[in-house]
Amino acid sequence: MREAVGAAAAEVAGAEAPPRGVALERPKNQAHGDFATNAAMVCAPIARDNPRNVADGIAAKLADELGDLLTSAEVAGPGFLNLRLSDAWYGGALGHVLGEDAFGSGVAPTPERINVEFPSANPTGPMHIGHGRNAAYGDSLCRVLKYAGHEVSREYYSNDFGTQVERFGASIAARAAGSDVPEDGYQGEYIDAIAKSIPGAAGMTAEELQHVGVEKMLAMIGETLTRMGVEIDVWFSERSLHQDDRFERAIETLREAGHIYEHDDAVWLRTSELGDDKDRVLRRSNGDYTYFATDIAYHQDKRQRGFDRLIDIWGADHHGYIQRMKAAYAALGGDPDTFEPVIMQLVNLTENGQRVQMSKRSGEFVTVDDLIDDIGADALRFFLVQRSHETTMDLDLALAREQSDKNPVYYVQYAHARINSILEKAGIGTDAGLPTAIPELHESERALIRRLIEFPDEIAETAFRRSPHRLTIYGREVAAEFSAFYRDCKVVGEADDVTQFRVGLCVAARSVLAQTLDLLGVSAPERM
RNA sequence: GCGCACGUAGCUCAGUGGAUAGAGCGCUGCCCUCCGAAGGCAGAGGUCGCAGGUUCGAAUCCCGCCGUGCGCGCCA
Repeated sequence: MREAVGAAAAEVAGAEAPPRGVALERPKNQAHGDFATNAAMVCAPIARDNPRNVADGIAAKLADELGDLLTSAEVAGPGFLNLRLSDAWYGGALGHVLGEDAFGSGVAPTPERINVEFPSANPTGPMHIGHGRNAAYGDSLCRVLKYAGHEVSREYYSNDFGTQVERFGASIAARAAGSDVPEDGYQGEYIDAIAKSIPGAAGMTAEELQHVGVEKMLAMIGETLTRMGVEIDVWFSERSLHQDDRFERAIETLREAGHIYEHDDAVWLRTSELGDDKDRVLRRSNGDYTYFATDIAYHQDKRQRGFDRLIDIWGADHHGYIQRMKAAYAALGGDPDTFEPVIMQLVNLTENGQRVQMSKRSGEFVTVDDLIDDIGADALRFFLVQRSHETTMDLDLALAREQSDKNPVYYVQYAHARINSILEKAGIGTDAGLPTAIPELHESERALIRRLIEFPDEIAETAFRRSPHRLTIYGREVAAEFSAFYRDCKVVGEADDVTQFRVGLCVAARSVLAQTLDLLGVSAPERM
């Protein structure tokens, strides 16, 4: 269909390929046909004719090419071309959905090897809601990228080196000794729990406790991620960079490339020449390297592992870090376009309109585990990925808890379970295929088919824009379209060809819904 | 002060330069002798922050202003 319109547009414009900007879209208003195209308005300047004449030309060519698959093509408004398609075309479209193994997969124009780093919560405490959003987003993005045809590696960067984990170890040591944690330590009750869970903790040094504590903390975070349905492929230790010469080599690379200079006893990276506001310190005058320096070594390591693209998913408070890291990446010899930091905005956790405290230091925070216990992993993931990652969002705990049965996630899952139930009742083989003669269709059937065949475009767009939240909307739309079909069309007990066609439609809808839910990391129950 | 985001229905938020700007929640009123009512139907509710510009056409792109958030360290 799209090709036919493109070809007709190209011909009228006298060009080889369809001009940029030609779009085939689903009109919101049913009076505007099954599909509409702006092709004539785009081509008019090229063809040096007014849009309505151009539209007439395209319409004639389409009628020629599509034959009886096309019912009508009318020119409307400033030059829109409104197209109506026959039931035979709809039958063919549904057959196409059913005929593919993994409908909508492999749509990425150029498959890449992509490393996605998230949520990289510090191993000094449990995951809170911000990490939860990061994980829900990151994992769904990975699933979509993979489905679209990319090769994906999920990587967790553990900050198990430096000041923060030292304070963490000191805090455990203090609790193990029965004294108060230091002023700059971690206050949460979980520190107590960790201290108690380590046999002989009282006799261990802060450094030993730090290592054991980090190990325990990472295991806990891994368990939380598993409960969320997130499986990390690579757990990367910051400390490991310092255990061989990888750190020194990365710095040496920068030095050889001439990006480093010394000033005031410190070592600087000339990031200002690569898009940053000012130069940044790599080694302080006291001899210590900065966190930035280690991060550069980490990204050099990732780069050398042969990925086509690195995606880092960072919290909102890191957006000031983007320019300097891109500059460093370029200084290492990387193409800045293949390094893609994505910023996750904040989640404001509220309860009865009141802001819930999330400070790790004070220990008063709601953990992801608490939330899963409260509202379930499905609802949590759906909620967290429902909003665009670039929007600050509110999550009202009381609402999520008390009204969980009105959560949109149940609406989509319900449609899936209901289709399943209908297919069981129909009792005929779900792989029977469509009847050879397509029965006359109800408008709800056409609407549902139109929605289902959007799926590949939806996947491509979601992957390209790194916006998995689109799929929560798409899933609701499919569910709503199915509900309309369910209202208008009986499946069981109709004439053989009608039932057979509708069973096929149900199978297709179920498979698209199940796939959509899976990409969101949400279960697709057969019964609820 | 500088930089980066964000201002869309009562609330939370979608919206790819296209036709009459949408969804969920909340509100009002209906629908189960009917394959699942966790559902459906109808309704009320909008100066898309303000003011200019770009063009056949702007919530969308550009400039300015107002508001909110975040970041501006030889911290991590």
